[in-house]
Amino acid sequence: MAITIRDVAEAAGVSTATVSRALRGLPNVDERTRGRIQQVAADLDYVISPSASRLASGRTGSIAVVTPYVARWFFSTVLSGVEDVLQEADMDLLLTCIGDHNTPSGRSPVAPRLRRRVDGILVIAVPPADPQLRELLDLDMPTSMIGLTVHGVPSVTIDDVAAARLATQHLINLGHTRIGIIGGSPSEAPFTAEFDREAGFAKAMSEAGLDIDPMLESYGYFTIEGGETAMTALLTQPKPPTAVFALSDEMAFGALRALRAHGLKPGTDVSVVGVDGHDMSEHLDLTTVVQPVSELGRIAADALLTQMRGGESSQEPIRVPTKLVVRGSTGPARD
Amino acid sequence: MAITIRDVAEAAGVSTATVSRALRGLPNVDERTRGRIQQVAADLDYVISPSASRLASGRTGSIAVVTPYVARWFFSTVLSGVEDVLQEADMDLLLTCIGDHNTPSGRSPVAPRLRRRVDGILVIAVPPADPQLRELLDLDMPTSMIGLTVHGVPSVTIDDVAAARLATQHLINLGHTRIGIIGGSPSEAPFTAEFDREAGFAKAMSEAGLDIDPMLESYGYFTIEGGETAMTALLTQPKPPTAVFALSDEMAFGALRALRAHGLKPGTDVSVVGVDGHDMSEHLDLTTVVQPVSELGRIAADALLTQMRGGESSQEPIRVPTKLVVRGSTGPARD
DNA sequence: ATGAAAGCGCTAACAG
DNA sequence: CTGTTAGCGCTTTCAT
Repeated sequence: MAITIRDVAEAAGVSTATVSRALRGLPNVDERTRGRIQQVAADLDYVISPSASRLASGRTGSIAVVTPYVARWFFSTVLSGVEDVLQEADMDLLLTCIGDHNTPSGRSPVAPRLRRRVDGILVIAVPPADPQLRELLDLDMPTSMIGLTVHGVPSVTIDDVAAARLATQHLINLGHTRIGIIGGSPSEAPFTAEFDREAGFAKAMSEAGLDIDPMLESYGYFTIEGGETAMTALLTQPKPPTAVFALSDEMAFGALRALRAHGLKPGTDVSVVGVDGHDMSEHLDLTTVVQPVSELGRIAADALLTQMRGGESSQEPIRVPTKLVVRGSTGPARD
Repeated sequence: MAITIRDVAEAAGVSTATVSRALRGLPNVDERTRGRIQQVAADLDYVISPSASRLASGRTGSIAVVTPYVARWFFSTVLSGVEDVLQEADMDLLLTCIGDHNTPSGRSPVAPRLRRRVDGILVIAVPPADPQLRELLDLDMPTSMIGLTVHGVPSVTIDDVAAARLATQHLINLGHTRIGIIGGSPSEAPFTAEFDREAGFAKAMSEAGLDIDPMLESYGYFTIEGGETAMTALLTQPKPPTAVFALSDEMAFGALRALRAHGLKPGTDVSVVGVDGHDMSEHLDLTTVVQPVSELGRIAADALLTQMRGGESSQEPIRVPTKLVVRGSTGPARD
C-alpha cells in the first residue's frame, strides 16, 4: 500500500493531526516540527490522498468547466486561460462538454453529474435559454461565467453590443449603405454573443439612419462552412450587399472564401468585418473586432477563486475592452 | 447536510450495503428491492459522495489528460474526441497542460500532481524526450498515448513517416526537384510527428534520387507565424524551392501567406503541401495529408478504458490511416 | 504547540 | 439475497 499520513506521523514522532497541519501550512505548528515533518514526508515520498482529504474536509479542490464545445477556437482558447489559472491555484479542472442545445446529443444532463463533485463551476458561453444552465445555477454553488451574463452571477464578457456597433460603424464610415449580416442561427436559444451582436448591428444601422434589408440577413451557424453558405446566399440576391458584418471571425472566413469563389475581391468588391480576433484573422487579412479571449478565461477563473475564498464577487458583469483592427477585408464603398 | 446513503437505507428499510449494491447495479439484489431503493433514492434526491466512494473503493473514476497545449487545433480536437468517450463512460476528465518543454513555463511537474488522483492517463503528443513523460510513465498506471509511441505503452497515431512520404511523393510526382521543408524546430526534444515526418520527407527524397538542400530546410515551430517566417526565409534563398513540404497545416497556412506577400501564387509558382487536415485547409485550398484527429482521441480513450477494465491492451501502436487530399496549393513544376 | 478521538460517507469482506 | 462490521486516510474539534 501507499504511504499514509500515519506512516509519516510515526516516522516523525508526532500525531497525524500535526502532520496534517504542518503539511497544509496551517499556523500553530512549531517551525522546527514542520520542517522535520516536511523532510520525513519527502523522504517517504508521501502523497496525500485526495479522496480522504475531500471526504474529511468536505472540499473537493476541483472546479468544473462547462462548455458547449471544446474543439472550437473561442472555447479552447478560453479554456487555456482557465487552465492556466486553475493549475496555478492547484485546483483540479474537470472538463465537461454539454454540446449544443440546438443539436441535442443524447448526453445526460451535466448538473447532476457535478453535484458533490466540484467546489465551483465555470460556464463558457452557454446560451442563456439553455435549460441546462438553469440546472447548473440551481446547484447553488460558486459560479462564474464567460461570454454570458445572468443576473446576479459573476461573469466576464466583452460588450458584444458595442463590439458589433463598432464593426458596423466601421462599414458605415466607409460609405456602405447596403450592409448585410451573417448571424448565428434562427434559434430559439441564441448565444449571448449572437443576440447582442445582432442588437449592436441593428443599433448602428438605425443610428445611421440605414434600413436593414431582411433579404440581407443570413445565418452561418458560427462555422466556416456556414459563413460560406451564408455569404453565397447573400451574393445571389438580386441586390447583393456591398458590405457584410459577420458575427464571428470563423463565419467571416467562410464569407471571404465565398467572395473569392465568386471572383470578388474582399475589401474592394465587398467588405467583410468579423468579431473575435481569431488567430487566423491576421493571416486572412480580415478586419475584426478583437477580444482578449484567453484573458476572458483567466479573469473568470480568478473571479471564481475569489468568490470561493469568500471574497466579494462583483455582481456586475466584468466588461473587457475590445478593439477594432482594420485590415484589407474592408474598404470604401465604390460609387 | 446532504442526503447520505444511510438516509436512503433507512427510508427504504434496508442496510447501506444493499443500497450501495442496488444503486451500483451489482448482482445479488432482488429486483424489487432494487426498484424500491432506486425510487427512494430518487425521491430523496440522493447523490452519491464521490470522495467517500473513492476513499472506500480505491478507485477515483477519473482520468487525466496530459497535453502540451490546449488551445491549438490538433490538441483541442483530440481532446474533444477524448472528452466524448470519457463522458460516455462516466469518467471524470482532469485536464492538465504541461506546456512546451522547449519553452519552460515554471509550472510544477505534473506527475506528482496526478498520483492518487486518477486511475489512468491519456497523453497527447508530448515529445518523447520530455522528462515529464518519464515521470508520468513511472507513475505506473494505465496509460494510453496519442501522437506518440513509447515501447510497451498503448498508443494511437498515424504513420507519420508514411504521411510525410505521401506528401513529398506528391510533390515529386508533380515534377518538383527543388523541394524545401518547413520543420518544427531545431529542438533536442522533437515531437514524434516532427521527427517522423522529417524522416518520411528524407526517405521520399532519397527514394526519388533527389538531394535535400540544407539551405532549403527551415523551421516554423508549428505555428502560422513560424510557417510564414520560414517560407519567407526559403523564398529569399538564392535558389528558392519550387515546392515546400510543411510538417503541419498551420505552418503551411503561414507559408501560403508568405507566398502571397511575395506576389507568388500557390500551386502555380510554388507548391505547398501540409499534414493534418486542419479545418481551415479546405478553405485555404491547401493540399494536405488528412488524419482523423478527434478519432485519434476517441480511439486512445477507448483503449485506455479497456486497459483499465483489465482488458488486453494492444502493445503495438494502433495506426490510423491517412489520406492525401489534393487541392490548389500544389501543381506541376514548371520545367 | 500538540495529541486524542470522532467522524466524513461509502465499500467490501464475511456472515447468515 | 441481505445485514454486520470494519475500515479507506484524512480533518477537525476539543483537550492538554
